[in-house]
Amino acid sequence: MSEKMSVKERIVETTARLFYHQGFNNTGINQIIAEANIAIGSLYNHFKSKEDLLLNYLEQEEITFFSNLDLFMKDEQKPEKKLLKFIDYRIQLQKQAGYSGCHFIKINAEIGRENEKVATRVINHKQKQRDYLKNLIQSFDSNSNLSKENLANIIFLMIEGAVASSSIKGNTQDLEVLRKTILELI
Amino acid sequence: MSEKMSVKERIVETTARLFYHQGFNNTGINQIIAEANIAIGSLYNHFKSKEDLLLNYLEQEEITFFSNLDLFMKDEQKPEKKLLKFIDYRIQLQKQAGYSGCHFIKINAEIGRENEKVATRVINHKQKQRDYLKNLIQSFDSNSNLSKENLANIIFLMIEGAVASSSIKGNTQDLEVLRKTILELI
DNA sequence: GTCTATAAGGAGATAGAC
DNA sequence: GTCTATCTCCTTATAGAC
Repeated sequence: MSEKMSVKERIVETTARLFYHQGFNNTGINQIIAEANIAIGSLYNHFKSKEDLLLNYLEQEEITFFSNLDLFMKDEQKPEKKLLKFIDYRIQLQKQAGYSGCHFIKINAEIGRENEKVATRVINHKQKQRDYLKNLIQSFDSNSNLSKENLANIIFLMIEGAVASSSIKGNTQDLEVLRKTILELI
Repeated sequence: MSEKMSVKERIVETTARLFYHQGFNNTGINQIIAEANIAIGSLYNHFKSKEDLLLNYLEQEEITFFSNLDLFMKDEQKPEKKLLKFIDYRIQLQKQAGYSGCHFIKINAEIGRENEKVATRVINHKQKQRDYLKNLIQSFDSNSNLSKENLANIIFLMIEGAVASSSIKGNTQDLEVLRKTILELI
């Protein structure tokens, strides 16, 4: 971690890394301050609780996911290729992340829907992905009898399943199979 | 919990309930012994560690999942109806579980692939579900250009995504949409 | 704003009585 | 086999010096 990062930036970076790769419940405040190389008083100066750290983490991941997606997609115009490129994006993310799955599914699996703020952020993130796919698929020529909305939902679910499988198996095999066959389904 | 259950049965029942609904890392030994109404010495007489409890939990869930599936399917012969019934099974499980998702995906999300024994049990469970679907789809008349194996994998991934979505949204909406449209895809 | 020291309670696990 | 008492370490969070 760069020495030039501010205390707050080091907290945010370390928290994100540990919550994602090691789990929220399995990551202690003490480990965060040790790896961020800061004092515990500084952490509680910037964030009022561990839950506050979690909510900030989810907000940042939400922003990062879609801004990086826009960058990844920016030079592609053809709808068919954009759909493949969306899958490429999730393949790339999994490879970079050491096949650790989806940030939001992991948090949902760990803490369920009991915390309303967390549950809302997870639902909203997944709905945004669905809407992104729906918009993309609207401009398709499709042979399917299914509605575009129905198709978008089905495709979204396949990708979600393939990302979950990526975390289980430690590879992107299912995402790649999906990429090869998805255009035949729609 | 029945007073007639043995100490070991009460440990197993309580552990399964808490690990599933509350999470592995979020469930302490002290809570298990309190809710099972046993002494901590008794727990460590039957299981040598918390990891041992976890491995036993996954083994039991594996057995329960497929034996209950066989019971659920036993009177249905037509492949098309069996496929729908497989989805019905997962809908029923989610409704009974208060939409808490898949036991194995949750554990993978919580502790990753670092523990080899746990990782193997998760992989094997998911592979068994895939094989079950593959066998079922082999006997289909399909209009699709995709291979039966490819179709089985795609369908498996859709169901997995819909179960994950069930846990996020607290309903079975995606599983039900999937049930309605799946026969048109194959 | 960042730091150290510490509170108050919970974690997993063991020893040894009965 | 089941129990109580206890060990050691770690958890989140706060107080108050600089």
